[in-house]
Amino acid sequence: MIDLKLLQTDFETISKKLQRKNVPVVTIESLQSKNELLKKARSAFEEAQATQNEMSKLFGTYKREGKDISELKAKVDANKLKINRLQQEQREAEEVLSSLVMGIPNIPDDDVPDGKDEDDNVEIKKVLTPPEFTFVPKEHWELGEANTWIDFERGVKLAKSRFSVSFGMGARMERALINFMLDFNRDRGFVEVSVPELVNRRALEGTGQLPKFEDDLFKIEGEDLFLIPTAEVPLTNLFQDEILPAEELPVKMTGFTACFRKEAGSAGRDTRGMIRQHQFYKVEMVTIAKPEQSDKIFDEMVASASDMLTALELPHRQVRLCTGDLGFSASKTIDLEVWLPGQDSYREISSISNTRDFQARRAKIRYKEGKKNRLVHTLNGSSLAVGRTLVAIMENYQNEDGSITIPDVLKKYL
RNA sequence: GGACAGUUGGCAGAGUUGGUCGAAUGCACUGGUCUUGAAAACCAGCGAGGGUCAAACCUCCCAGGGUUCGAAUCCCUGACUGUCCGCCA
Repeated sequence: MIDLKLLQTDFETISKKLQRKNVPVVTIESLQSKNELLKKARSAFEEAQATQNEMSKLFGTYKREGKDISELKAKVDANKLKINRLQQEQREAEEVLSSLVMGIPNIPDDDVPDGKDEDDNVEIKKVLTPPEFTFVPKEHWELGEANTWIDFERGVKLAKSRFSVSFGMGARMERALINFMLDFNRDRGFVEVSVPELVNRRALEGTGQLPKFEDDLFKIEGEDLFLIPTAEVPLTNLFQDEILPAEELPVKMTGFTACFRKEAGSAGRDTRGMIRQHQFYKVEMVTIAKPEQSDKIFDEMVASASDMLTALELPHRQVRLCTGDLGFSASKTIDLEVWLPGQDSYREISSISNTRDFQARRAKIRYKEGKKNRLVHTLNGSSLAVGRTLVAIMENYQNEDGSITIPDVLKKYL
């Protein structure tokens, strides 16, 4: 949630920044006027309440002293009607504002480039050079099936399209990757956390998936529970409604979970293979930080995920997302794209975001600085998407006979 | 899933014949006195959100509704926790 006070103090600046995220000016203006409306409604209501409280106290005194209360009672009753009306108005104003503001995305950082979609993202740097093949490299689904690592048809049989099954070395590689990733993150100071893969509405509102993106989520019928689309949701919401001691920050966490996404709106994209599945494994990093720490930590998280790819000897590049590709909650994001020789292109394998206080305000995550309670900054990033890492390994480590060489760093995990 | 019990400030724990209770007390924490330093002792402060230059003021005693001039206190619904039973990896 954006800070509505900013809109009050510096409407022009904030308005311009939000327009970069395609928020219409009318919406921003409406946001401000609805906020003004709420403030007026609230102060009118509170004033009437103060009067009522005062009269109620008098009421007690009169009764104790045996005074006549009929006149007072009449005044109190009249005021009560007024209160009910004002309360109703206040509630309506609250609801209108809240439903509006919950759908407003985060304000992008100034260094986020303008752009329409992923084509306008800006490459920061390449790491490692894509390998030269003396043969035509195959795509991962071909390699996966030839080596009986991945079975796409049987995944469909068990569930539906965009589900797959890993067999033998394929399944073992997944497990090895998960262990490798968690150990790698732990060495960099991230505490390993194991969390629920079902969360309630409140948690999803806290991190920004709801109310706007319900169509992307799998919901449990008859329950206030959803399958998580990323471990970012439970890991960040661990601290919802809490006030953390300043000296405990930053809290750096890593966790491995399955992730579930409906991929609504992705019809026809990556229909083949395991790039885009309804269920996939991911190792995630989440950091809860003081505002003044967050930029440095963001860089560290990018470096960490990038180093992980380097350790796996996977060529990749770092890309700065443009405004059009930036997620709802992020104020800035850097994607890591891994080289896929079979596809002859770089594909997203990690996404690291700083949401600043956007999620913290929604989830009410604060810390105590002296006597003041301040909102924390929350950051999240994948390190890495396991399925896509396996894809990258298959394609980059393939041999002419179709076999796949095991990366050195994974050998001790197999 | 069935039966009963409970849900109060960081923790513990009063308050349930409705009024001056945002809430006793203890611990923890912060500042001060004392001390070479520490401990102990003593003094003071110490929940959150909104609002304000600062106040005043408003809200919050699990959540939502109701009764009442007035509710932490009474009534209803829900969530959660505990215990016993059932079931189970």
